[in-house]
Amino acid sequence: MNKHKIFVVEDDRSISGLYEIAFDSEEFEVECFERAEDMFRAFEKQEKCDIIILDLMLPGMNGLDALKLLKAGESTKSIPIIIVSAKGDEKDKVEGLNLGADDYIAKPFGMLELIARVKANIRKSTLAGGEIISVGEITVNNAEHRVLVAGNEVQLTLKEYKLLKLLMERCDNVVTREKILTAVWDYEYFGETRTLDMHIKSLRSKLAQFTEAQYIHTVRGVGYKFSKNK
Amino acid sequence: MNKHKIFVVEDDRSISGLYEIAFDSEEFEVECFERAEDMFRAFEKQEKCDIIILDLMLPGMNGLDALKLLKAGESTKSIPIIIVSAKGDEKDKVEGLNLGADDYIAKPFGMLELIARVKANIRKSTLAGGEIISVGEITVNNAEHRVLVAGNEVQLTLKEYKLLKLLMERCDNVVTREKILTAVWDYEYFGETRTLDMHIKSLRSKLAQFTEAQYIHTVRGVGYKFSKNK
DNA sequence: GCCTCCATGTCAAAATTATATCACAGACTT
DNA sequence: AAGTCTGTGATATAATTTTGACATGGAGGC
Repeated sequence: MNKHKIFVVEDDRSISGLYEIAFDSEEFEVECFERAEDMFRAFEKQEKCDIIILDLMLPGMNGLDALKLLKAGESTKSIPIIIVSAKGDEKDKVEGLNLGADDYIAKPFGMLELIARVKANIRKSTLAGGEIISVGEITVNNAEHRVLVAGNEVQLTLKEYKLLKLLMERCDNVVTREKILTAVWDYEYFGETRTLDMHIKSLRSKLAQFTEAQYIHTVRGVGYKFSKNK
Repeated sequence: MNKHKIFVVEDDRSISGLYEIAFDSEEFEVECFERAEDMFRAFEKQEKCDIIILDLMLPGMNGLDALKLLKAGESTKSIPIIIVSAKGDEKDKVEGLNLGADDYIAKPFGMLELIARVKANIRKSTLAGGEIISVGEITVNNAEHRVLVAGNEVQLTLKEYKLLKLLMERCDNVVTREKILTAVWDYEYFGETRTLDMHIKSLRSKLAQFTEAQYIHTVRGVGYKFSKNK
């Protein structure tokens, strides 16, 4: 297992410093932000993390609003979030958990407790996160690297597989050509190329062997979308 | 390998009927209970199962309480449990996983996904078991360090043996080249090397002495997979 | 409705890459 | 020394990916 990336949103430098010390190990990597806005900027740059520690008392954007935004975003909604606030601030705690935070910890807290909670939440999310993605009659089993369409195994090449997995992970959302190219290929340039269309075509035709339904939809001018409904 | 017994706790008859259809095969046998209490009664009668599919919305005993009980019982604590609940019931999901459930699936779900999850969890639990790994006609006896193919002993060299064992432990799952190299050799560097292919080749040809079937499949761009099916 | 533009779709050949195979050499065992 | 076991390049083979030329078809302007 590779390093777990932790995003910390905390304006008090002396505290975020503590986090960095606490999680300075083989197992974790910390990135601190003073404001929630900075974190969202990081997400826009396609940065990823395994868990977020979010202080609710923040300058700028309110912590609970940040939480709402995180849970609303397709790519961020499944990241576990631990909210942090001053002791006794029962209202924030309850509201935060209601908004979808996964855990709560009150200041002041012991580092050991925090580490334990972080580990527990990461374990949970990876456990349930599932090696299996399923939409309609299509199932991708990532552990086995197999794809079933209405029960029939379909042989996909590596790129086709990555492409399908990406689209299904973002199911119902349009994925930009650009995003696809960055994720599946590592293109830094997006010059005219028919490569992507090519793979979409072969993916479609392989899926069509066993299903009538159209799963991969073209969104003209933007990209592609995977969805079981027309 | 004998039939895997699945206990299903589900009060909705139309759904438990689906389970029976989905798992009606050589590989599985299903027993349905409408209430958790009925399942415990079965356990009291010394009935056994390999996995439990537990709906959390139940009449009578609460699903989470049943889960606690199962995890508390000496004879039931190690049975993998997949919990089922309505989509978006995030709280139950998290709590269930905290209480020791092994996997989670949201209603409504596709049968293929369910089957895949059941298989994955059964595999996980049997893996932990013993000194003897057996898939199809191939058996690795780790205690004696011997390998049988369709009853015939095959002489393997050390690397071949480690390689085979690794692949069989992860049976049906793709193992990355990288992982193999780390596990069998202790490469930290993964430059171009034909060493692995070499050993795969000799392993294949040794197995082929006594069986027609292909057990070691290459997954181009990823690694290798051991599996008795195609 | 018709036309044009431009993003996509399609095709087959060509290029690239991953894996398989071979032959051999050093290291170790017996 | 003869016999394994292992690792390494060179080379072969097979599979996948890319590309460029060309076709198609949707959206807006007329």
